[in-house]
Amino acid sequence: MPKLGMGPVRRRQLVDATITSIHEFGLADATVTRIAKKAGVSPGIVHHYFADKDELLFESMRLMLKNLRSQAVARLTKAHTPHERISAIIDASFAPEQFSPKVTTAWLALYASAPQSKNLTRILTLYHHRLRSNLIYNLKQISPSANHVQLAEAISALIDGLYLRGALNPSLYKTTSPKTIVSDFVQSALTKGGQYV
Amino acid sequence: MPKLGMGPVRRRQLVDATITSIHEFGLADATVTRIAKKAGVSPGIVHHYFADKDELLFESMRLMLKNLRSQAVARLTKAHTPHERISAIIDASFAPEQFSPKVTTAWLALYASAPQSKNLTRILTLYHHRLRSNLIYNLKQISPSANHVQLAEAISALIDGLYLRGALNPSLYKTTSPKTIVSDFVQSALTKGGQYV
Amino acid sequence: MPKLGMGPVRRRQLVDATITSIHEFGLADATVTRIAKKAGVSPGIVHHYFADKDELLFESMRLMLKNLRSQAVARLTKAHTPHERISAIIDASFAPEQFSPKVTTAWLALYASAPQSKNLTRILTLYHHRLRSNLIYNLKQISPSANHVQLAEAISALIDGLYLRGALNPSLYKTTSPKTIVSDFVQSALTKGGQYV
Amino acid sequence: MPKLGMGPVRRRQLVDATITSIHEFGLADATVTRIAKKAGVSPGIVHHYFADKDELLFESMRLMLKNLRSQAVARLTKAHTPHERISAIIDASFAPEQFSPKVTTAWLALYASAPQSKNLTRILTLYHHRLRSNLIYNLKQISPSANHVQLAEAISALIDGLYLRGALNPSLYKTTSPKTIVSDFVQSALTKGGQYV
DNA sequence: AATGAATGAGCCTTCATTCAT
DNA sequence: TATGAATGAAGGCTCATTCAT
Repeated sequence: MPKLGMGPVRRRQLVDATITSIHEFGLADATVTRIAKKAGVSPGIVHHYFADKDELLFESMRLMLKNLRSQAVARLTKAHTPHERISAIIDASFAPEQFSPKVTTAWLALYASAPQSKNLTRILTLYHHRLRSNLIYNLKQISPSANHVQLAEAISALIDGLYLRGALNPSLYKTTSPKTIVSDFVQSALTKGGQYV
Repeated sequence: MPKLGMGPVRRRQLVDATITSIHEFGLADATVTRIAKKAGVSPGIVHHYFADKDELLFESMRLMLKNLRSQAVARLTKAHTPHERISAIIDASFAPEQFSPKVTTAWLALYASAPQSKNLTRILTLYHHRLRSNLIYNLKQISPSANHVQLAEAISALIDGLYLRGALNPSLYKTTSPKTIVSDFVQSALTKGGQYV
Repeated sequence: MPKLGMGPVRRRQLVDATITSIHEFGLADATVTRIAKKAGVSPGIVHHYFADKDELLFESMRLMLKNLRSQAVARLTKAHTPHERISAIIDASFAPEQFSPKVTTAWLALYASAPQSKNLTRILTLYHHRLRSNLIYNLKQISPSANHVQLAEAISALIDGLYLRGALNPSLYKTTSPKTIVSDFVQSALTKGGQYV
Repeated sequence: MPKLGMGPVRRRQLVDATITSIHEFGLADATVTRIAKKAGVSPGIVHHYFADKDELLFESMRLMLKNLRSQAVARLTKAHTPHERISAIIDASFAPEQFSPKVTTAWLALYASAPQSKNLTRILTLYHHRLRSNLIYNLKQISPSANHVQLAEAISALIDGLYLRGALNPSLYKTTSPKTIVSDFVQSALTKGGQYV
């Protein structure tokens, strides 16, 4: 009998190595050989667990989105009011495991290559849809009269923009908390006099 | 006798072809040969006008940022109040020539590869600094007590986030105007009760 | 306790799977993994029964030649005249088990790779020698004056040529019987007036 | 201006190197790098002139068939009787430039891989058709009552078989002329008493 | 005996870059 | 200035073979 059940272990190792390699070398130089070396395996084994490099990249993006979602779900179970739930969603995006240079760089690189990949576009769109629904649902309960669609889009774009800029300049949000930026924005928007109320 | 002054013309042709190619094929498949063909020249000539491919990519990003800046400058000369100047800056980012699928895709692709390029990081950082100064300067005049740094960062991130999402989904902002999203955000922030006031 | 006598069974399974795989995928794509899968075993076990892939291919060719010979021997025991014995040899080559697309394709592929393999060349040459001796021996008894060497070579080449063409076009000999082609050729050659008489 | 008109020259060089390499190393080991080295060029240039390796192999087969046809055409223009034309066709196949170890080995290797290649199957079938038509046309004039279809097939198969065996054993036809083998067969077949008359 | 995970060499192909013309 | 032929270094991927279990 050979070593059994190596599949999930190896797949996870390789996906981790992929994210790290993209951060370290950039997407263009994150070669299969380089990724394999970082995972401590031979280049050949990669294609034992992934059909091709595209699948490996896709799974890496998928893991990042899944982690993001896990963070959100964990926080949402502890939230009891619409306001808390909005905060939970925002906080999840800036949890230290997600909003780290390693992850934001890889996230941005894969995001940027999505227009050329049906699969990447698909899961990103799916993630966007879920986030949007979630936001809209809670926003409605806070302020029935607001333009929920526009506000949800604004929150989402703001989060993405902070990721984008964080990827370029890892020290940018050492002083200013990105979480605060989003929270304050939501607060402003929903305050009397705010355009979204 | 050689054609005179072909330099600037050719360089511009090639930079345009680069942006178009990145949009059309993606950064990874925007090869020198492909770009040259789109520009209607031979692959060899590219290295006559650009030291290497990196320089060509760098110049492409630089042109996009320069165009963005030109748009802003043109609008700023017609603006007379701080509010108008803030609007001018925002409007510039969403001028049709800039906020088109062709440009946003290329912009995002190059942005995402910036962490691996000192030059790209440098001009992007420079652009960020300018935008930030400009925003802060005008915000101060509108509301002396606001957290100008944070607000400027929020506006910038929101704009970048809208670019990012526009690149993935070109039809996203057919209904909701991205310009309105940013304007409304600024309005909320500066309205009494907003966190930024 | 280990299963006893699995050796010959497994070897035969693998050789059969090899022939089928060559027919189905071509020699170049008849990989060890593919062959193993067709035999219903794991890739690793192949090297338990065969030193390397070359040996597996060699044994496959050897089996085909052995089957050809078995067919001939079976028919020769029932033949009583030189003419019958010549016919027996020819008929053996076109027995349905041999002259099937599966076998002719594999036979041709291995034949074509023989120039690069000492072992393949050796058994093919051995087979040729035996066939030739057998033909010459019987031809001598039919017509002492004929050019037996040339005639034997002609018959052999004609049979091989029919295999070759049958491999390319499996439906070629649906109407014209290849056996008849050879028989008629022999008849012509040995008839008064024929160049071989 | 670059070196112009290198296309045809390089293509021919590479096709020649392919045939030689197949003879020397076998089809499986006739790698692009090996072929390029034999042609005295870099591996990269191969794909400048051929879409992929398959096209290179295809063109190699095509050249061999074209040469075969050229030989036949040249001889046919000097032939004046049906008998002479049949001889011309046969002689063409055994012209020293064609019936050399180098060519027969490559011819056999590519022939054997034809079942996996639509293109190879197509040109081989086309060649077969032409040869067959040509033979049948002339056989009809010699002997109106013969079974022309079967005889043409027999002649074709005999020629192919001699190529096949010549590829395995280059010294086989040093003593016995393959041309004589075919000629004598035709003679026998068309002589009174022969089965084909 | 048997598995399938793992290796590493090598293949086809692509591509930035150079160079002769 | 301009061409496109040519180079050579990778890159993704495949595969015979080995090995721990």
